[in-house]
Amino acid sequence: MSVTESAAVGKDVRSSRRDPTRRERIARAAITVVAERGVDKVTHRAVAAQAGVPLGSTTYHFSTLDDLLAVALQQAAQDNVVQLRQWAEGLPANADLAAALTDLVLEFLGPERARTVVEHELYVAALHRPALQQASTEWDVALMELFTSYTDSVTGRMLSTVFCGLLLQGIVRDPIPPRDEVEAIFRRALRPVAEG
Amino acid sequence: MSVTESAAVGKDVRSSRRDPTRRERIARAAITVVAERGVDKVTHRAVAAQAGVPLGSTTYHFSTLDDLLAVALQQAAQDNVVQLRQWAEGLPANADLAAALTDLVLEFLGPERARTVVEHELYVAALHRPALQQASTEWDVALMELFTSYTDSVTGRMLSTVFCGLLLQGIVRDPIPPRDEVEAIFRRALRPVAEG
DNA sequence: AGGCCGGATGTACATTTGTACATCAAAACG
DNA sequence: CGTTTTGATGTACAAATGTACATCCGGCCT
Repeated sequence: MSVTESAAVGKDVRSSRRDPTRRERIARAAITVVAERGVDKVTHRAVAAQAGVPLGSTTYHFSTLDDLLAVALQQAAQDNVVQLRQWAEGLPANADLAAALTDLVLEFLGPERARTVVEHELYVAALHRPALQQASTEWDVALMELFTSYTDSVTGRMLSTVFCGLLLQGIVRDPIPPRDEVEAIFRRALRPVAEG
Repeated sequence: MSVTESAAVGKDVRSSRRDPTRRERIARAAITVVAERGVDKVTHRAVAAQAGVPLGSTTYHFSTLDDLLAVALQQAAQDNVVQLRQWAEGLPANADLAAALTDLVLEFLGPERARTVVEHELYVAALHRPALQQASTEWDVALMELFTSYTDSVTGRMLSTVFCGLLLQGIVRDPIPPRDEVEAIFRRALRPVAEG
């Protein structure tokens, strides 16, 4: 993923006078900076370096730094929702829900850790930036609707809460929690009504 | 021997030479700044203004700004843990756990919102500051142990996760979730084994 | 071809920030 | 009462940052 690293790319990208991907590339670079260094390290210069574009380009495509951050984080949140839905589509209807959710949590804490970090930076950034509240809420709603579609309203809500909690608790832990522990929590939360 | 308490010195000598509360007051001011404006707005000048001390005082009592932030957030986390334990002590042993947990969540989202905001700022700040990892982990452990003491290991872990998730999801929502919704989630998570 | 047009860029600048440090003043000590 | 000691403060300064804007350059119209 980190092919387009900092420093000037040797390629002649600037040849394309009108580059419609320019704006998006800058936004993605901002997301990378957030993932690697945190929201408070997002500066015009850091983003420009990450994107391999001149400083003026960041101020040209985004009126202010807050705009840039807002657009970037909103895009990241939407990407996360899309990824979430794709996961849901690939899930067999009769799958073991607890096991599947465990897989998802471990994926978010492992291979997709960067994404998860950004999502949580977004969450907290939204605490003091009303413009970001909607974006972080969308994530919650998406989770809730997704899990509800496999169970019921209350259970879906509860699962989305457990999911959020596991990500928050797991993202700072090192190493990440073992699979058994995560799965046990889901199984306990989904404890079936005993038969008989 | 603090003998020389000569006449006029019974008054407030805060501006006086030795003020052992100075350092702590600065740290508390930093916590206030975090709560009101976010981690990225913590500057020497902002903290000094909040604490009502001169700029030089912040650089004198803390070698670096990261130190100041770390000390402040660690103290905030410890305070939170203390508050949590106090809540536990005041809880009757035969209390309705779901209802009690709901009360606690609503207290953290309402009257104690500032504290909760700081706790989450700490969480995310720790993602890129190893020095803070322990402080945020302590909160998790405290939660887990506390809830475990009322149930069992797995259930306690699960409850702490639900609790974290509810705080995270609720802290950005406006208005905060209704009591029924929170309680329903706890009751669903604690669903009893049906008696047959 | 030649002159315009507007997107893109490099640079300059005021502001903010972290931090060092010379200086001060009150207590400790003789 | 003078000297020292040491916590505390005000100030200065270099670095970083957000942003404005003059300038450039490749396409486009005539």
